[in-house]
Amino acid sequence: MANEASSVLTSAGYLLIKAGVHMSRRLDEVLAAEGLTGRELLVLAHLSGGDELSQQELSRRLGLDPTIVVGLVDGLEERSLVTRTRDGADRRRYILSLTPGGRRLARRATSAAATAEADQLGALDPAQQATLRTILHAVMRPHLPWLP
Amino acid sequence: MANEASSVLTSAGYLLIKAGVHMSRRLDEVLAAEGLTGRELLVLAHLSGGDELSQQELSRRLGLDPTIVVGLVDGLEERSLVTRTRDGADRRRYILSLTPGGRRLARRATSAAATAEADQLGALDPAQQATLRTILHAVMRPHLPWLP
DNA sequence: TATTGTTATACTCTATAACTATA
DNA sequence: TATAGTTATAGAGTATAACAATA
Repeated sequence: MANEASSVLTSAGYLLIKAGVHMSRRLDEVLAAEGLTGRELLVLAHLSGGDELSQQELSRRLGLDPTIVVGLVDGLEERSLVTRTRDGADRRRYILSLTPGGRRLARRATSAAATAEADQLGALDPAQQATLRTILHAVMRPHLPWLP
Repeated sequence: MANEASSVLTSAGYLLIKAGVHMSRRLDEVLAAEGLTGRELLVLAHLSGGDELSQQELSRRLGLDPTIVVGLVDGLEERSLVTRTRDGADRRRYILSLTPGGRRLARRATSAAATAEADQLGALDPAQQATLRTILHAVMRPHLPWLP
């Protein structure tokens, strides 16, 4: 099986990588109109879930080095979208929260992201889109333990 | 719809991006044992298809800047996996070809890549894997015009 | 001693501009 | 004048190491 090297180009794995890159680019384009990057929207999305997250926990969820999260949160804090509050129980930690403005922007940007997604998946009928989501959820669930 | 920002985290778009990154990392890990990167395997895969490709055409197919393809082909040529031949009809172009050794390595690496893919998609039954491939093909077909 | 957040720094990856040779 | 390939270089993005504050 898979003896001809060109089979790589029609494999699910390759198509998955390519589709991911395309979706990522499209998402960043659409979010640029809101003044956000895809990564920044992910921070807002994680904070809107209700859990009290520290930067360490956030870096684990995002799969990013903690040193990168510093600058990421810096940028959001400067724009008054996110706040850092010292954790009383462990004063080394910050607890990250959304400001009301951050919550508003998160809603707008989420809507824009949904548009980009629908745009990108436009070739699929609704049933196929649901199937794709279900399958990807099954694939990624083990690697994203905080998923519902 | 999509009013709660945390819905981003369970959207098909986000899962697609994450799954793509995971697959890409896993692929590079597995291919490292063959002394190849994922990108290098893609070059070999495109050249094994039979079309006579120039570096420009290759850069379009890979979605990479032509200046990056220079170094990519350099590395494969140094290892005698690929050859550059001047196109007689247009002496500005190189025609890229696989050497026998390049073809052999492409087969081995393709097999390794298939293993990585099966590994990553292990949570899916065969029917779901086929469905995923079909759906991704439909999504990406317009952006990858050289696909069969 | 270990952990959270931080800074500085070095490294990798990428794109831009400018060049050559051919058309 | 435009295109294929090349080089040099600057910019962005990343990880590594070392630090202060706290546990």
